Amino acid sequence: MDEIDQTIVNLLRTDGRTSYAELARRVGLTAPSVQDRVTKLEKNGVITGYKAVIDSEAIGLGITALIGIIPDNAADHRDICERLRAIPQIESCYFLAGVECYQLKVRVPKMGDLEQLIHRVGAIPGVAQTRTTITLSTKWEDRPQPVPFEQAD
Amino acid sequence: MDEIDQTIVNLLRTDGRTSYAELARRVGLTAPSVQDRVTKLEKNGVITGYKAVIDSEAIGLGITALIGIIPDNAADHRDICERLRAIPQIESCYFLAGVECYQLKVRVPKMGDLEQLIHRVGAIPGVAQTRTTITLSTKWEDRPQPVPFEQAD
DNA sequence: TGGTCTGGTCGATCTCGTCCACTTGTCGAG
DNA sequence: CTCGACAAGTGGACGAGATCGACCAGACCA
Repeated sequence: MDEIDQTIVNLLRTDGRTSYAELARRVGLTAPSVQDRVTKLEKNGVITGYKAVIDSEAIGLGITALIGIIPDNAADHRDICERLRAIPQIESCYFLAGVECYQLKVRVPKMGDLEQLIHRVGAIPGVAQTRTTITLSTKWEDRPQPVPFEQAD
Repeated sequence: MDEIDQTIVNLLRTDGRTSYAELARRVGLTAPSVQDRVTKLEKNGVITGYKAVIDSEAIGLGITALIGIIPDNAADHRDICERLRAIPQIESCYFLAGVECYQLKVRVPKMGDLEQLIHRVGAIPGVAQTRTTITLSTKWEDRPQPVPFEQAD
C-alpha cells in the first residue's frame, strides 16, 4: 500500500467506473500494472466492491430513519444480529458502545412501512426498547475521505 | 423507469463495474440501448455516481463514531451545515427531527483524532452540545435494498 | 556471482464502448 | 385512414480498453 495505491483508491472511491487506462494515465503507469495493483487491493480486502450510488427518493424510498435498539439483559446478540440482517429495509447496522447498543439506518417508501418495520424490530427477542428518529434531510452521505497516510498492508 | 430500468439499477447497485455488454445480456437488450438507459438514469438523477467500496480499517480509518448535535436557540443552520461540510472526517450528515438535530458519521485513525474532532464540532457557533457514540463494530453498511416497485419518472 | 522474487513494460488479441443509420411501434393531427 | 413525429431498439463499424503472455530491471539473499 504505497502512494500509488492510495491514489488509485482515492480515484476509484470518487468514481468507481474509472477505466484502468485512465487510472494508468493518472498515476503514470501502464494499464496492466494498474490492473495488477487493483486486483491485489481487491484480494487484500482493501477494495471490497463497487456500487452505483442511487438517489433513494428516485426509486421510491423517500423516507430514511435511524432506529436505536436498547436490549434487555437476556439479549443474544448473535440471534438479534441475524434477525436484523434478515430485514431488507435495514441498510446499515452498527454495534455501539452505549445504552442503545445498535443503530440501524432504514429506508422505506411510506410512513406506514416505517411503523410496520419498528414493530418488527421491537418484536425481536432481546430487544427491550427502540427509539426512532426520522431524518428530515440528508445533507450528504458516504462522502469519501482521502486515505490519511501511508499504511501497512 | 420500467422493470428493465429497475433491473439495471439493482445490478449496478450490487456491482457498479458491470459492463454495458453484461447488463445487456442480463436484461435481454443490446449494449447501446442499455447504455442509453443508463445515461438517462444518470441525467434524471436516479444514478448519482459510482464508488469503490473501501474497507476503512485497511486504509487507517479504524475508528467510526456517531456524533449527535444539539443546537442552541440562535443556531443558523445554513452556517452550521457549511462548517460541518468543511470537515473531511464527517462522511455522512443527517438533519433529524429531534432534540439532536444533526447526526454525523465520522471516521478517524486514532482516538486522539476523534477527541480533536469533537472539540472542533463543539466549537461551531450554534452548537450547544454534542453526544458521541463509538461504534464497536459495523455489522453491515449501505446494503442495497432492491427497488421496491414501479415508480414514476 | 548467480538465483529468485517482485513489479514493471511491451505487444498481440479479443472484448467492449460508442457512434450512426435504419427499423418498428405508438400516438395525435389533419 | 394516412401522415409525420417521436421514442426505443437493432445492427454494423471503428476506435479504445481489457487482458494475457513474454520479457526486463532492480532488490535481496544464499
